Amino acid sequence: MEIMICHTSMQPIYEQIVEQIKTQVLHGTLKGGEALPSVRSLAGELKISALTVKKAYDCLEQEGMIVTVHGKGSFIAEGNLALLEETWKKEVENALSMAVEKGRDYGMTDEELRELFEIIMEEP
Amino acid sequence: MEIMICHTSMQPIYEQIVEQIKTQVLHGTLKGGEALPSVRSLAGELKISALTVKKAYDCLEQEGMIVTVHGKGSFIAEGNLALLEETWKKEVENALSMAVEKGRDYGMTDEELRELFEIIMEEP
Amino acid sequence: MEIMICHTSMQPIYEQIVEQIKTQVLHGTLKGGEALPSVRSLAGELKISALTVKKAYDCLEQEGMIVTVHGKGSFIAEGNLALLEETWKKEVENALSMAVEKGRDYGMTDEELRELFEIIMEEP
Amino acid sequence: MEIMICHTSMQPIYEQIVEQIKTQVLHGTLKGGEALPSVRSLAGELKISALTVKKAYDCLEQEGMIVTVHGKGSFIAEGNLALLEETWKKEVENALSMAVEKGRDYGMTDEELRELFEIIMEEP
DNA sequence: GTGGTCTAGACCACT
DNA sequence: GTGGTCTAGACCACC
Repeated sequence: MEIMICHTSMQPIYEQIVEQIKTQVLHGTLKGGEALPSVRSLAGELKISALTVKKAYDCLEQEGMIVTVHGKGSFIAEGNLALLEETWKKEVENALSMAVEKGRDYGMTDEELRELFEIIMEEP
Repeated sequence: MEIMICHTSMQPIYEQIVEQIKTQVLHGTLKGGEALPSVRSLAGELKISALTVKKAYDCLEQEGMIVTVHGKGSFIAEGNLALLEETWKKEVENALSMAVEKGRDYGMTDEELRELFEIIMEEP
Repeated sequence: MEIMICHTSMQPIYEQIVEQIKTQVLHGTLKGGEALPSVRSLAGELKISALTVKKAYDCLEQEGMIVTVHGKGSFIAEGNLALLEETWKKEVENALSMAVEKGRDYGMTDEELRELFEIIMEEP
Repeated sequence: MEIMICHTSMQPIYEQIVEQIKTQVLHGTLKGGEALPSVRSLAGELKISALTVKKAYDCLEQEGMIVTVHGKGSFIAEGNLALLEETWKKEVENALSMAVEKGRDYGMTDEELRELFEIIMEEP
């Protein structure tokens, strides 16, 4: 499994791990039933504390994304893909919504906001 | 001056104050040269520590938004409106950009993103 | 008497007044026995608090630069010119000394310091 | 790390800390990437409040001198040495410039100023 | 009255 | 363990 973490990011490391695993499940890189690396091996690989990895796995388990079996390891949960899509979509919607609100707060007209949006869509 | 703070927000109180004052300057509610409430009086009004208000004022001064004169008080700086607008616009652009990136990361097509954007624009 | 004050300077207003009066005595613009404007008239002229002017006059009196006669006003003290020169010279020496120390702290060689000094001497 | 503070100085304690850390970086005593003592440990060592140390670290971070990582500590930033040297040099120049101006204000001739400068250079 | 600094605690999140 | 934030006091200098 490929995880990239950034120590200088404002985002906590454990959240970076959570997001990347979620993204990989969404993309199908990780599939239901598949085993995740052990807490200690991933911690060793990323050169971070095992507690940090543990916290990430705990978050994922709490959300029902993974299942941890004592003494065997952690595995991607089966069949939650629809749910995951839903929450992810909600997140995108929220992010977009807050950006629009910020723009309106600043005084931008709908015209200007749409223009800016199109520029961003066509750019990268 | 009207400031509303939320003690349960994840955003630090001092940042909430900073943002709201910036917004009011941008909206023209606060104009150049105008006096801000004293650290102590605003703290009393909001029922928070004076140090928290001071930290907010320190941030604003550091950004050149306000000028503080020892023994007299703090005042909105003159003529930085254009600069403020620029930085604010950049913030909106960034927020929008990150939302779009998040959507693409999730696998949304440009079509779907545009659709979602339009729904948000017409909603509130 | 001509006094110019700067409200945005880091230097307290009362000190600005003290320094300018000292300078004028040194330059001979103000002579021994000459009357200073009353606290309230100078305060009115400069549009500052009378307490601030009072504090400046108090400092000057404490240093023996002026003499205040109750009910009559404040006057430049006689014959202190030599003393004033001495203290002023000391101040210049201190300022120069601290600048040199700062330069050495930074790691400048005597060579470099002398060079910089000459550039400054020939500049303005 | 060696920090000496003076409680009776007019200079705020947090500024004393800022200056001394800057000086040590400039001298190479502290190198890029090196860890600073934790806020609490330095506070304990110097017998001052942790908030005072934190304010010093905040100033340094704001200037880009150090990088603070949540939950890990503060570290000397890499590669800003050239920038630091430049600003430091400017400070020396300013200090020297103001000393010269003060001397001229007092009426010293260039001759006298040069003489005084040489005495100071050869003294300590 | 004002801001500038400092203290000695506290709670939280991150590692 | 670490830093980030906040509190409720205090003293000082300046206006």
